[in-house]
Amino acid sequence: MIEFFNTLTGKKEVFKPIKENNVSIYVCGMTVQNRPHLGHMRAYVMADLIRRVFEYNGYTVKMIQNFTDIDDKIIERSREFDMDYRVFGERYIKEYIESSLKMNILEPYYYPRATQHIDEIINLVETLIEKGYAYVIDGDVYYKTAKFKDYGKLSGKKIEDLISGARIEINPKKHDPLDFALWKKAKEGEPYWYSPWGKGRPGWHIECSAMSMKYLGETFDIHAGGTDLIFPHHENEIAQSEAATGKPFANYWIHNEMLRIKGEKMSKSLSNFLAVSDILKKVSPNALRLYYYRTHFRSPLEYDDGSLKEASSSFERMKRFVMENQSGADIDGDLFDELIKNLNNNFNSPKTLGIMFSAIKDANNGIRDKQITANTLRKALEILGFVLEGEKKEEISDKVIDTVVGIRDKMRAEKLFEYADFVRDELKKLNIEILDSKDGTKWRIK
RNA sequence: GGCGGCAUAGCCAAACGGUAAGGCGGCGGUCUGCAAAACCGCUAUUUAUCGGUUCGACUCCGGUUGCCGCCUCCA
Repeated sequence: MIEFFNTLTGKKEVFKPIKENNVSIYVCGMTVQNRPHLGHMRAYVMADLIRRVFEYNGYTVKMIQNFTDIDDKIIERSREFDMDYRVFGERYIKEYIESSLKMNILEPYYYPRATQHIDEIINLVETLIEKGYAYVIDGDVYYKTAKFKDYGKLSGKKIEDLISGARIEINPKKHDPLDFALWKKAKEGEPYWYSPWGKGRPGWHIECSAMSMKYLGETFDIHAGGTDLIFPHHENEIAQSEAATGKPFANYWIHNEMLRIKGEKMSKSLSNFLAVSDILKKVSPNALRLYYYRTHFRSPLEYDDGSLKEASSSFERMKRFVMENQSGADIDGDLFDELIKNLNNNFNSPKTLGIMFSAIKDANNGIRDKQITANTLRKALEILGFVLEGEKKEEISDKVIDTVVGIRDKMRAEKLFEYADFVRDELKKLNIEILDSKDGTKWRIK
């Protein structure tokens, strides 16, 4: 049994799939107008965790994650860089996929792009016009928000409150300030596609409706993304999709809270972001994954440099325990079940980690068997998406280091500590650490 | 202004009505020629604050204070 918080109902619910043992998930991917940052990665690591938990529970997961590769800002920024908008977006798509692979995020079934689904988008807009949910004005097409009775059901907003809000921009073409563009007429020099309404491009929200329904069906199980998308993006997706099909869109909505930096949301527009690929030069993908897992995805996460180092130390300790003690295949079923139980309960990664560390302490204290505990934790770490293979050491270089260490042992035996310390210091410069103990000398690459 | 969320030790953080997990850091110890690492022990009589419900509240209800998100492009 898997249960989690559903934004649509505002409650934690037991998951019931549309098709037994299958789960369809649409993850709102990036709008590729800038580099993927730590905040984006939080959302995608969350989605990866969710997927892994479903798969462990025996579900066949069909996950779709889009790239929105056409929008106003992409056009604007690509011009600043004097680049074709396609080339411009491609850089960020590539950067995202590279970081995602490094993070050991399982690849989605497909990464659809908005610009490759223009036909589907046009068909959807036509349906909305036919059904009276959209209107054409001077080459633009707008969605008639007031006609959709359930408008606001995801975000908990009321149409009256939205109208009284002072921040809605006035566009004289719209019948109603809450109406939003499904299709935008191209201005001079902008990219365009031919449509029944003239040359233009899709509005922001329609691509996700078109792509999710194409690959997952008119009704699918889970739609995921950041809380900043709840309104208007996801609200509008529901309005468009349900008006067009007359069926429920996604049954469950999962939203992750924001990553903050200095008390503010990390975001492209605030230009206070840290690019994932830069961070991955400083900390390991495992450490970054653990950093995200330490906080429940429904809580805000405040970034500071120290917390990544903390996560790094923490992961190293876990890994060392597992690598040094694992042996055979026996696992502690009760401990393992406890870990899975907490993952199945709203994907509670912080609590799961807490139990894992407690188990390490118990094993060190002799309350639990070290080997079996290590084997159990290893299995859990794999489900959680961590990669445990040690550093890639070449066999020969290992032997060389062993030899140098052996020589130093000789020096120590001869009480030539000055020389022994010199060897230790020199090795340290190569990031090779010497660990003396009564069982002999060990070393490791830092 | 409207809607929603959050407040737990030095820092991060769990807890879903049954009496405060865990991590990092710090301190003390074991080990070591010294050191590092590892390991052990200690580090919240109390959950922003004031009331209420209950045999019992971090958990539920109301007020106050502070912070954040959305209402405009956003994961």
